[in-house]
Amino acid sequence: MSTLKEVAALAGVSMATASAAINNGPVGKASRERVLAAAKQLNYVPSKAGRMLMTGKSNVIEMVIMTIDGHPDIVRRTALFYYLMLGVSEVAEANGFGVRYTTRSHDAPDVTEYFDHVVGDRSADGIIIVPQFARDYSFLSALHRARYPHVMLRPSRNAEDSNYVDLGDYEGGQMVGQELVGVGASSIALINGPQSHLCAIERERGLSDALLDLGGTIVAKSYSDYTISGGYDAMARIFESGKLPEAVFCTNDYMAAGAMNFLREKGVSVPRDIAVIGYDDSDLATVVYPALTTLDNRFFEIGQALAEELISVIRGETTTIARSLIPIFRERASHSYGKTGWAD
Amino acid sequence: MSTLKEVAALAGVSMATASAAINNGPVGKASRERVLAAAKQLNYVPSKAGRMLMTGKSNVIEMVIMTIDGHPDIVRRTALFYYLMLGVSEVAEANGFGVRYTTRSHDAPDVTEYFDHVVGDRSADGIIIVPQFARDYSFLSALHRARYPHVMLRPSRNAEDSNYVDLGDYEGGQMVGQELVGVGASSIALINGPQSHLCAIERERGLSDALLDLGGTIVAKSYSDYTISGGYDAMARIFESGKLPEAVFCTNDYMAAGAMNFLREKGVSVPRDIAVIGYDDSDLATVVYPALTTLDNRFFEIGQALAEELISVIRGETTTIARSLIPIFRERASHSYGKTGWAD
DNA sequence: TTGAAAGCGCTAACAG
DNA sequence: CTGTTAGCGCTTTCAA
Repeated sequence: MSTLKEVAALAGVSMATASAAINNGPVGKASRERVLAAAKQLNYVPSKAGRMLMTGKSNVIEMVIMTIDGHPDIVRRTALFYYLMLGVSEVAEANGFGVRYTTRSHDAPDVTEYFDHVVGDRSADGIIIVPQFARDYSFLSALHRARYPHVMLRPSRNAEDSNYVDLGDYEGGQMVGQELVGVGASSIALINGPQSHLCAIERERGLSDALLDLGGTIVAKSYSDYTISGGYDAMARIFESGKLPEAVFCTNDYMAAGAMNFLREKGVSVPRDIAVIGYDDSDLATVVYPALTTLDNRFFEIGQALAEELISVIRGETTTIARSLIPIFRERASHSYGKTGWAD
Repeated sequence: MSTLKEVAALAGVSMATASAAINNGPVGKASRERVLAAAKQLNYVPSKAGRMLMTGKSNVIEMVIMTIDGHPDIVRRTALFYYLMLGVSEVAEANGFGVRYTTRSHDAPDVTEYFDHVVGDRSADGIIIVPQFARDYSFLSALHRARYPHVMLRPSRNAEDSNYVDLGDYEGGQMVGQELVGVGASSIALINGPQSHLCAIERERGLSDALLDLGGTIVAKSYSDYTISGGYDAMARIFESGKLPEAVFCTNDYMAAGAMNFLREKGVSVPRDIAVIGYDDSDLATVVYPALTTLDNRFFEIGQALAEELISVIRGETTTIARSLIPIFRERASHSYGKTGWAD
């Protein structure tokens, strides 16, 4: 590995000149050419560490997904966040930033320390935080105190002034409620994620507000774990309780797929006997039969927005981030029968 | 942000002593305590850049997935690599390494430059390369030349001496062939990925070698793009060609799901009329009906192995990596092919 | 436009 | 065990 010193020596200029030449600074044409030639000849690549030390910039973005212990793990058991990461990555790299991904549990003894280190070790210029649970987010104050560039996926209740890009879970819940009522369903079952999960909380809140307005009723409610088997079991519980609703809203596609598996086994026809709506627009949705109506929460775009906003804060072009992307309804066969009237 | 200098000053010791105290070096008990107290008081976190400059180590691992332009994109359209990333991440973090993920196209003008930079800028201690296509891998020579720590997913034909963890695509293809013949199917259709895709090439080679040994025949072959709709179209082509095989091997679950969608539309019963086998053991497999028999290529474990081996090279404990993890057959309860004999 | 010198924050070598 | 000194590779004053 060659250093700038060697390049400068070979080009017969000072290090300062060599540096300027390489960074498109003010250098004479002749010098620039000689430096660039020397750099090429020596296979010179600037050391990140040296540059970081001087500039204080790493050109790296950290992205952390918050988890909790002893709970179904959306991170490890579903690929939900994959497209979010892809969106972040695309925008970051287009702007010359590398992306480091990690996961941290609220229950890990070193959560606070982790955030202190992110802020303190200066190996990343900013951080994207993906919260999942209604938990303590006091570690955010460390970010504020240091004015460290950060964005969260969705607003934090515990830190009013935090920067965020919202994924519209509340609005999504409303959309589902409106759709179901609009289509003639009035008795609705909810198969939701864990009660501490922010998506679950918001989607339920949206649904129930919409139903309050429009006149539908939640006749059964079951909290599950976002998995296929969890959805199956939840549907079983509702089925065995005796009162079969006209529609079931599963707050993710995995549970919807499980619920549909159960209904098929029991000979309940979807959508003739019961309508099913999922959430997330995952690959599963087009593969179950009948294809699942679902909401696309636009994770790729949200990832892009997260990265765009964070970079803009890092560059000092923005100070406050408050952006929102509402889900898109993806209508498919699993609930469409209702459009023309319900089975008797 | 406080520096070691300030900590040392506050503790009343030299920087060297402060450094030693913080890195568990040989320091007197009293000094250590004073330093640690000062560090805590000043909220001191060591700067990564400073440390990197001295030690030459970044404690970061880079992971790059190779793509090509103008081809179906497994990275963006499926979540296949998510669990691989998770495996890498788990082991890396357990060993104190951060992980940076990226993607690079063989057709990008800056591929070579990218690898030169990875090697040259010393911002990562090693790299995990996920090749996908039978293409030029001459950029590997840069890694060799610099003795830069690296591992590839599967062996590279173009660089015999490269380090690798193999995912057993060839063996997987063989396993499918053995299973199908063992179960009584002799006419088999293959719905494969792109002909330039390494997984596709190897899985087909394995299948075809096994059938040669055991006496089955590939009666139809269709190259597709690993997507659901691609599988649907491929199945349509085979169906319309007139000769319906006893079994279809789809080299990923997405295409298998598409093929099953097509068969259902045509009233062909799976597994009664035709058997279907997928590959990858994705979430889709348990959600289609009937549940899809598939091969689990153990991406999580492979990710772990990749990280373990790379770290061991980084630490100088190993020089050559050649490891192999063979897929596991996942036969489903209500499976997509008949163990008990084929329909007449 | 160019060069000399200083220093970013840290660790390593060595003398005490 | 501790302090001094040197220097990792780079950018950034500031003079020339």
